[in-house]
Amino acid sequence: MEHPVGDPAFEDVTARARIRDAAIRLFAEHGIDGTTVRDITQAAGVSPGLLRHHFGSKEALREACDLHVLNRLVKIKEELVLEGKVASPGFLPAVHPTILLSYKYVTRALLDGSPSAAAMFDDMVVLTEQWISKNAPDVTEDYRAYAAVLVGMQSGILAMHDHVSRALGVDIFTTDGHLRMAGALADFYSHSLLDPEFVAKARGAMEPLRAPNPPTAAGTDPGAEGA
Amino acid sequence: MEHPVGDPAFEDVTARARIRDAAIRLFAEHGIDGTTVRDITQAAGVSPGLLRHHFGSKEALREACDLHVLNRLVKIKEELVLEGKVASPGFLPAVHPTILLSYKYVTRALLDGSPSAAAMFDDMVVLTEQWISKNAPDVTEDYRAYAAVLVGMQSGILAMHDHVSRALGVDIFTTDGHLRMAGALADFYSHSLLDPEFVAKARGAMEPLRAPNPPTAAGTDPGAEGA
DNA sequence: AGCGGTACTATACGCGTGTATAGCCAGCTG
DNA sequence: CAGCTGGCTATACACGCGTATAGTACCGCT
Repeated sequence: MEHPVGDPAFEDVTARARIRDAAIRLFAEHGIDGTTVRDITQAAGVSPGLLRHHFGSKEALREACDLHVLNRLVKIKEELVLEGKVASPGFLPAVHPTILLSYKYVTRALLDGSPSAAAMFDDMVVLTEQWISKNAPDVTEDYRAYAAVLVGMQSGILAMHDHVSRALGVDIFTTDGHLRMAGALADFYSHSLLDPEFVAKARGAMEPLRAPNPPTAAGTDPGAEGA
Repeated sequence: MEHPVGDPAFEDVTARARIRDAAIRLFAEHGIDGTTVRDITQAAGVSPGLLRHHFGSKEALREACDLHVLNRLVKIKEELVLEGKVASPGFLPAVHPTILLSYKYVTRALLDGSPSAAAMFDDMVVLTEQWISKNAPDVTEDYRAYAAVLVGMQSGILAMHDHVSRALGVDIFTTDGHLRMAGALADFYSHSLLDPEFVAKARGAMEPLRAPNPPTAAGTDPGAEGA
């Protein structure tokens, strides 16, 4: 393309970059379907036609945003890992506050079915699986499920940001809110919540229900609603 | 007009109930905005005008669906609690498979901003907070955040069902898939994943980055004494 | 100066959406 | 039977959407 992507100072003034950044912000906030091209172009201060001129379509713009955010994320993470500045990923936003928007965007992208975000999710599952088998091999016998659950919860709690923020009284996509959430998350990771014996007992009791035929439509639809 | 096949007892239910049930299924699958009234009425085998006749508007239909699902959920839970059939909520779908659709619906409702679902979320946070302070008072110093995180993760992992299911190779909204996920979840709840000392150290290192005003909820700011 | 191309705007088209309206038909009631 | 009520359909309206197209201003090049 005509635009040198490597020069951030130049790109930031470009209308193309303004459209992309506005789209990232609006997509992160309201999702793909909840954002119109007119919303984006108005936020960027340009006409709707220019979006098509630069990106071709809304879907192509979305892919461009996906790539931009994902690249920014890996760049920041690489940079911080190299500098050894951060001890735990949960506290990362304290060092790099701008990453919160990227988190929000990726979370929405996961919900909106973005292939790029899904690929990132899969990568994180694999990485987590490897980490568990190496660093905490005794926590489970099902590494795959454990890793999937772990990554799913990590991203899922961000998907529930509205409700978690309401319960906390502070937006978890601000530095303060995110830190408070990360603190509870750290407690969660470092302390056992349930008694292993109790869990094992419950699991054993429920096991016979798995293999045999589950109850059919016998208990279906208790509310026939004749009103 | 031809009826969609595969739906048992299709004729037995009133058109109003068919519309509601079709809406619940489609809302759970594609969300509110991803479902058109024509989709619903076609799935219910009626004309679009009938939806308006019975429910007034799409929004009113959504509220009716919210109430119906939520009532069904509390009814099932009460029933099972009374019968003492279930040891852990995670294994509940093994006993009552039809609850999985309700789970899926409520999860989507949370993402779509349903007030009823949000109220349910808040209730669960309060209940969880009370449970923690009574049954596991030592896992954290910030009960509120811990409870919010717990409920947020529980619902959030369901919000990420597409990705978790893909990682597991099985749909977590089937009985088998849900049981596998619940198993990993049980492991997660009953074993400590991180070393508490390491977490405390990381928390202390990050503490100076926090903004001047610490949260003022239950108890003192966790890790405030860290260096 | 003249030319070509690119950034950008104004405007419109086609479509799908939620919603509104008019009318049909069965069943009950007098 | 006549008349009315309510479940139900067919059709249309107004609007917002993504997208397409025609046209304009500006900049570098020869």
